Amino acid sequence: MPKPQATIYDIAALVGVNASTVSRALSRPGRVSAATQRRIEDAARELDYHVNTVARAVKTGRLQTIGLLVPDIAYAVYQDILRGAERAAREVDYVVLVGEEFRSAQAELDWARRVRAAVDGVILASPRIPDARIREFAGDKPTVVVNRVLNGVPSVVPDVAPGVRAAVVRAAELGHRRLLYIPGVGSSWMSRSRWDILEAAGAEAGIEAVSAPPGMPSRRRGAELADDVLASGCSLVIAFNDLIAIGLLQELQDRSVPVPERLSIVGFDNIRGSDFTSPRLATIGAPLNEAGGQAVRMLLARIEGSTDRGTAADDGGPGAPSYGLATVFHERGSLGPA
Amino acid sequence: MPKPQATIYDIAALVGVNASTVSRALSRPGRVSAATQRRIEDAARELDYHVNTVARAVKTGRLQTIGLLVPDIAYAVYQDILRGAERAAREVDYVVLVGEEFRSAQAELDWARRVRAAVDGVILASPRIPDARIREFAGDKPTVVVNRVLNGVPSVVPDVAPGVRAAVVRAAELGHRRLLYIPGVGSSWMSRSRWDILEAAGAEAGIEAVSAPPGMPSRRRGAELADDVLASGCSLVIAFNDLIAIGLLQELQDRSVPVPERLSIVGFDNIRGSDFTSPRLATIGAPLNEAGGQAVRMLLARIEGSTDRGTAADDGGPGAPSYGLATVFHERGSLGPA
DNA sequence: TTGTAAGCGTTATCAT
DNA sequence: ATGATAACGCTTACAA
Repeated sequence: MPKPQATIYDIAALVGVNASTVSRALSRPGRVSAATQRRIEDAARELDYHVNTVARAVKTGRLQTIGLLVPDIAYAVYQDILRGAERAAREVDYVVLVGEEFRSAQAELDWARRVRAAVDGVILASPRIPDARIREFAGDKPTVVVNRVLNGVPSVVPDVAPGVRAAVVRAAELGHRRLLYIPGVGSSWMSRSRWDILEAAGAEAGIEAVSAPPGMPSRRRGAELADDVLASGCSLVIAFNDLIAIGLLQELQDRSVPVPERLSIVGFDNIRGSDFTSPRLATIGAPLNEAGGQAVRMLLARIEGSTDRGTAADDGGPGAPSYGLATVFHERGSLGPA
Repeated sequence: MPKPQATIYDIAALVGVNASTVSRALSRPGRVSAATQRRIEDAARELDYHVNTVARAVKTGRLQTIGLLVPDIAYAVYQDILRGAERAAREVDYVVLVGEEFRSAQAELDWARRVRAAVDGVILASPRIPDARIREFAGDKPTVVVNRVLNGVPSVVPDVAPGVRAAVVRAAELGHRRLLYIPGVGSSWMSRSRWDILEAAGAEAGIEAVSAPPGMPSRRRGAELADDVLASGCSLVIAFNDLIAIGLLQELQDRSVPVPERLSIVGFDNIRGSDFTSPRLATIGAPLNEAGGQAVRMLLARIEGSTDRGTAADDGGPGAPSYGLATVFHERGSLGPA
């Protein structure tokens, strides 16, 4: 039986002032005499008063809440983003509404719309929602995208190049001359982006890069590709993500194909568990909790901006800010001499 | 520049009825004539109307939001709980506020208090908050605890026995006669609980169980215990969680101590990545997303109950409902003959 | 069936 | 410095 919370009227009655005075004293201290301020604070403590953020939000339009949509909380990348976002939010007394694992782009959009009225802004991490819908949504509610670039909407994306370049250079040193890329799903912006950078970095370092056909980014797929990989004549495989890489690595191990002696394997994302394998999986990852925090800060700026109308620094146009995060190559046992 | 959302007044104006009629039509259809119902729905669609849940909540006291506190979203157990909870919540049009990775019990309690006014109820998953504080909080706000039993507060806990018994029986079949348990932190209710069951199941199956001293449940700790484990004269180690088990397994591997030939290892929790190791880690886990969903359903019942005052089925007393979830033993390569 | 009006707890704009 | 009062958008008796 939850007991009713105390309101500013209860305090007002106890202290003998008007409710509006209580509100002033409690929201932005300094607008009220030191004496009443003290008495009000004492009364608040005595009654165990806590501001009703919902009632406040009706008036102010601010619930101090942000929405965060992630495709899959079981994948380390999104755990990091959530962690970074939640931490950054808590620092400024915001809380985070999480939506996870949606069946379709439509389900994602439904969720975003469902929470729209209950949040001050939304962070969309690698959503499947089409560009146009996101832009539309961003027009209604401050929005930041993560892991995806989208003209007109501010975004936080990893800068894939540094990590890839480091990995490729190291591979060249180890004598690799031909590498095979295993992509993710064909429509993935991120998969394409990784391939482009990989090819370019390979050319620079004197490594020829070839690509397998696109497909699901799962362990199962990695395992299924084992034959093709061995027949490819490549000494190095770089997979779109760690799951594929781990699936391949385990399959080879089950067949007693030595890694990295016969084949070197490198993944992407540095997921938790990528170093549970033996040999431990070499991988290219970005500090994604940094990304989560950065996304929150960009969103907050937008939220502030949307009040001082006209003062906002950016208009969400094509030049919308984008924050790049350098990826890092984690050299581990699954990469060895060619 | 977010544009203002349409309100029921906009619809009312467009259709030419009173706002209250719109409210009736949109909240619980049937209280209004079929004709106006249609016109109102059309207008709503045209104006892209979405109910302002915040404004509604001021009146009804229901935000259709629940709070979920987890210690660590990087750990698979809590991912499962979050997933199950979010899914169950979404089914009934609720959304989930997540708090994660708190520095201290105090920080956890602060978070719970912070969200109190913005949620209809709270799920606390293995919180560090002391019993008394949880009970206090549960008096103010519908609350369900997960992974912990606490007189007076409804809870969802895994039933450790079935999984442990299955593992121990199998171990006995494989010839093991002495097993070493590596506990978690001394104050952990869950660690103690696992040990108690383990000891009992061992006695039944003719396996003597001994325990190492308590400590951090980390990979590092597992690695550090390698010497003690090898010197213990046990042929089987059961660790409080998978991280410890994986740390130990990897350390042994680095030393070329064969697993499971020289030593069998079993973990707890069946975390994602527990089968990335080689050999794959045998482990005892519970269907925790089931737990998340169940917690939501119990919470919802409580939330409903707290309105029909006096009608509530349970009083939160010592007999508060508790839902047990059977654990399962996942037999994998790290368990072999003694 | 529909309209009127009060009120949810807060903040903000007036006066005083 | 403080009080009275009008919103905020919605729900809900109560009237009509």
